[in-house]
Amino acid sequence: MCERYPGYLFGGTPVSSWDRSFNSLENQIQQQYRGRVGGGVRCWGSMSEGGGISSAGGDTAKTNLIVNYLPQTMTEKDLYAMFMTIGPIESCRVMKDFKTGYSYGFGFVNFTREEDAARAIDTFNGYQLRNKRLKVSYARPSGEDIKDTNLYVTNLPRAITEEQLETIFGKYGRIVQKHILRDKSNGTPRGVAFVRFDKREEAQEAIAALNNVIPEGGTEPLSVKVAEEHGKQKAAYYAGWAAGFHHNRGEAVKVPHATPQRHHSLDQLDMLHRHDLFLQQNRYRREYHQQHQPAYMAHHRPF
DNA sequence: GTTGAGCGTT
Repeated sequence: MCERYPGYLFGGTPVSSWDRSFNSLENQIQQQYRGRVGGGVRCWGSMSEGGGISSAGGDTAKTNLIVNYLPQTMTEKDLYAMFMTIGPIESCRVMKDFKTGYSYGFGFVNFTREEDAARAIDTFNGYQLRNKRLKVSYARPSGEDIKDTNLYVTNLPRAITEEQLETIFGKYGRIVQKHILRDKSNGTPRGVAFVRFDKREEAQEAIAALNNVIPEGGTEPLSVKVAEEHGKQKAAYYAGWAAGFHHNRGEAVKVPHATPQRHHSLDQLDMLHRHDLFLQQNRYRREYHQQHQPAYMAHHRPF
């Protein structure tokens, strides 16, 4: 099945300033690439359930990219449309929850040619899309050694910086990603961070060396452990919420008066989908208002 | 004691 590029993106009609902002991602893509895209007919290739967009099999060494910090609404088609402007793509995938379709916010783009992959990094790494800055880098070869590499760290010094995190943890391996949790209202570090290593071994070494140890410049011993895989729980939570379940720390807890169900009818699945969209929209509205509200309203939460 | 944005699929 083949499709021409332009045309599928966005049919929505903006009705408010928020909607216009919401649609800016799509407009950004369209405007940026109008005239450069669609010069030739491109094939989407097969689009199987959960299988992403692919046209052929292939080897992935310097062609496969991982794209992080995707906007929540960005689909495989959007990703494909954006990156195909660089060159032909072998396959394209956005990681998402199987049931709800909730995007985990990252994906893979495997180019046909190495030089296009390199150019895509140059072009799109750091690219601003609404409230997100894309991170585009070579995908590491997958395997067991990249599992359990994300660490959850607490009791960090309150004035912790990314540089300090790098200093403390960087000795034990290559840090792929780090994230300092901050107070929502004033941006102060909460003494909590996630540190993702390249390899499981490195993460284990960091735990062994730093757990219950007072770091340089700190006063209390750190807690360092492998982070929970929160994402899948969250996606499952949304699915379960609509089905009458609430989850508590990964455990499904039955809500009184809700009827437990083993199977969902088509209508119910549709409702799950709608509910997910609803949650997504609320997230965007919240983000939008956080970004646009005047300073004097910083304490006010419209949603 | 306190667990977040999403870096691991086909």
